[in-house]
Amino acid sequence: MPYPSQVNVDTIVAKAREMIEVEGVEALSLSKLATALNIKAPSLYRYFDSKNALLRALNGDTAMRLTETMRAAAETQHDNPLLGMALAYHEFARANPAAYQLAFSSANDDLRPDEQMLEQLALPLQAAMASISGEADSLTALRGAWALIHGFVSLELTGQMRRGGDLEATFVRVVEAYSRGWGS
Amino acid sequence: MPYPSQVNVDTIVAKAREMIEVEGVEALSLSKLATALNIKAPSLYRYFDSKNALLRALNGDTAMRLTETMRAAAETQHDNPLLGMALAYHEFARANPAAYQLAFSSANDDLRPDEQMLEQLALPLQAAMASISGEADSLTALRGAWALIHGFVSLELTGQMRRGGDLEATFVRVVEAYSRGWGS
DNA sequence: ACCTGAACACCGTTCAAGT
DNA sequence: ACCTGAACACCGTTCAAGT
Repeated sequence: MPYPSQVNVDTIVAKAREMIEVEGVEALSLSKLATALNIKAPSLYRYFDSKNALLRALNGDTAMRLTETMRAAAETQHDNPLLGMALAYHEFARANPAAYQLAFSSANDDLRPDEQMLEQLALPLQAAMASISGEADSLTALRGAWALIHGFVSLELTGQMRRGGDLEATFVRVVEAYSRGWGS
Repeated sequence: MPYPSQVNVDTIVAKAREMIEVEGVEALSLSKLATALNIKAPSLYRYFDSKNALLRALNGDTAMRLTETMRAAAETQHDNPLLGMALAYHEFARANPAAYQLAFSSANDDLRPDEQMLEQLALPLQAAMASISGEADSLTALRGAWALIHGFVSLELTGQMRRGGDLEATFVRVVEAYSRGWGS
């Protein structure tokens, strides 16, 4: 048996995902990733054109998993549909902090999940918002909802909301306030 | 004249600030920064203990400049005080996109502006929120406002809100909706 | 066909040596 | 006192050579 490494695009992405959650995004190097997969760094270039390409795949995976979470949350009934979505989103980000930040808070342009994936992600949230706001302004209401949820999650993950109080409860009240603002 | 380099902590931070806005954060290296200042990379270690220390100083500078902007905005009258604050914040982030993201969206823990600076930054926003919401929930309302504003700005800067419509107008309507939610 | 050793240019960082 | 040349370990990336 010559080279029984048995890696592929999916196992590589899965290992990278695991590593960034354990050691942080900036600690991920191709050498360390390769070593963890029992291969050598240059071998990774058989699967991805560059480190950025690998991170892009990882971010695509993150976007898809978040979308899946949102779809599942849309199934379960909730008095405030937006709040149901928001809580699912929040929970996902807390469970995958490094992956979330890499996908949705990266300053680097060519790391972002592509437009089509973002659209898919927006759909469940859009449905929830439509039931709250008038149809006319639903794009505006959707964008605001996403901004509020992403902003809260982002500040929480970056430790800029540490001090005082139950963050979960704060999050709920804030989302409810936003809902009320659109007349619900 | 032996070494007439004439750099200091402030000129270094100023040049770094300039460079990240022109070339992007991830393109900033100590070698390039040093070259732009007509010195050599190791000389920077007379002023900062590490690259991270330098970036932390840059982020402190960003936080202070944003705080200054917010204080100035608090002076000018506005029917909706929160909206006045939000527009000033938005404008600052658009004018300093790389610096803003580095300071407020960085996944790296030891790059963040310290807690004291964040408190200073929160004060003008807090005053604006207090005039909108009941005193009791003012911390919650403040956090939500910051989350909404930061989230919108963040999604806009990372290009995740590109498609369709006037973003400025969207931003205004979203902030107004949030204000209404707190009963104003 | 798939993997790797060796090499390249570039990093951040340290420190002895220069002025 | 202040700066730098040279060196170190580590990057991402390429490619000829190995199996």
